Amino acid sequence: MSGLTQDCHNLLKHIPKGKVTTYKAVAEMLGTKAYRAVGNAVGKNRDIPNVPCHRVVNTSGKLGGYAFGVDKKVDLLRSEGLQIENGKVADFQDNLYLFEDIK
DNA sequence: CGGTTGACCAAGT
DNA sequence: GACTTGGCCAACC
Repeated sequence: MSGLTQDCHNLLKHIPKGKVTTYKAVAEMLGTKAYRAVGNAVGKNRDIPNVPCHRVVNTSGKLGGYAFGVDKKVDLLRSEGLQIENGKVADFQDNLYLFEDIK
């Protein structure tokens, strides 16, 4: 254990419902600059459904992608109270979770 | 074990 | 504002 992937997943599980985070926020939180490692770790997502990867979006507010399909990701986020517009999270910065309560 | 790829980001051109 | 380059980590071939 003790890998970037595990920490990444651990943080994702701490994301409250109705909130989203960015790959950058996770990477910075983990103390690394490898945003790609996070994207890869979450992207490959070996821990589904252990990790709610649908709450992770890129810094542009776009959903990026989803192992089950972006359409599913949109549906999940909408079910959590978020609004998705044109494949992007509406007011995502307002609902952005920066793990300020952790560490 | 080395090179490529990937749901990325930021800065430079 | 669009495209290119460099950089990082982990998994796959």
